[in-house]
Amino acid sequence: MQVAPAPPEIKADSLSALEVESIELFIGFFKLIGLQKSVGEIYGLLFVSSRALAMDDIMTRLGISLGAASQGLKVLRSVGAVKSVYMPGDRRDHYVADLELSKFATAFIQDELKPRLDRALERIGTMESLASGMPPEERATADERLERLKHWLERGESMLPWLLKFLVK
Amino acid sequence: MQVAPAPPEIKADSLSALEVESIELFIGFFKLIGLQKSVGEIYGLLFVSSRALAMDDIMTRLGISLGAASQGLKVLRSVGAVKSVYMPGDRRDHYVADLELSKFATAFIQDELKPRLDRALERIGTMESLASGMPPEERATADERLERLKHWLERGESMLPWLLKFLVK
DNA sequence: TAGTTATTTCATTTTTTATTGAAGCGCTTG
DNA sequence: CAAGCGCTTCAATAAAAAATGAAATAACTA
Repeated sequence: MQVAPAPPEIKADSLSALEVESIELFIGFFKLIGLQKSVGEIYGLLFVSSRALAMDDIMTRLGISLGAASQGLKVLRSVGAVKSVYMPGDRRDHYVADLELSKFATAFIQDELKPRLDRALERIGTMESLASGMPPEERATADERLERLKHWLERGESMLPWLLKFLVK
Repeated sequence: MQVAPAPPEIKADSLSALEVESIELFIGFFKLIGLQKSVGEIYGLLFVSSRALAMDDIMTRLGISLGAASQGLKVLRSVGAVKSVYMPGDRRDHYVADLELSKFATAFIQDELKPRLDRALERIGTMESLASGMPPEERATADERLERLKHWLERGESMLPWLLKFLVK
């Protein structure tokens, strides 16, 4: 016996096709730089909105919880992707998308990529010391590989300032 | 009353300090490009190994399961990060790390970054059509923002070939 | 300042992702 | 060609990450 398909969940307040496209685009884009779905949803919604939205507009339109909205906006503020604008006669904060897309890439490079490269180069220092107390054969292998890795990482690091400049335009 | 600390888990076959550093380095590095912990562990172990290791060496040294080792090696083979070498008199495959580090970055750019940029540009096309049927005021907002986003993504895309060339050296 | 509304925080729950290991496939070899 | 071994697969389980919402806090206002 066939079970009847669940009734299509009533969306809090249904989104336009344009909004859906924008939201999906930014969910995908943000995931790439390690940001969660709800963050992408919020930005995607704000990106195509011609007016500033309050937190409960966002909750209602997207059907997400209070906590997710609050935390998502916090993240977006922290990377400068969103700013709040004053709305006369309304106590609530209202948010608009900052259109300077390069900020995300910049934040990612500075907060994720750069620190990891630095940490990796530190580790290589440690590994070089450790390798120096090994039997000659193994040591030769280790030294060669560490040297190679170090070169590559330094090369990567040297590219970051250029990359930043390119992205910021 | 104080609970006694759990006895430090006996590692299958304990790893050297050098191996631990290498493993941690690559776990961190691989996570950045979306590869899971076990993949980083395997590569990290192979990277500092002066001889080729069989799958069960890897399992034993790292204390991971058969399945994880098999799947991890599959991923590493697929991005060309590892290759198998012939060991006379042994039926098992033996693996060594491929030291061409740029392969990871290349695989990431081609398999993750490029397709996502392409998909995003497609979506913008869709969104432009959708926006064209909106009231003038909203339409102006949408058009401006879409134009901006498109420019930025095209710029990003145009950078990829250069980036690839730089990384491959 | 008391009351009200907006927002943040965080312990709990849900969802998603990664790992495990037993079943089974295919090569090798005795 | 049967038995053993190495490896892959995948359903079940465990671990990690994200979302929820009630309680605490902060900000306004009457």
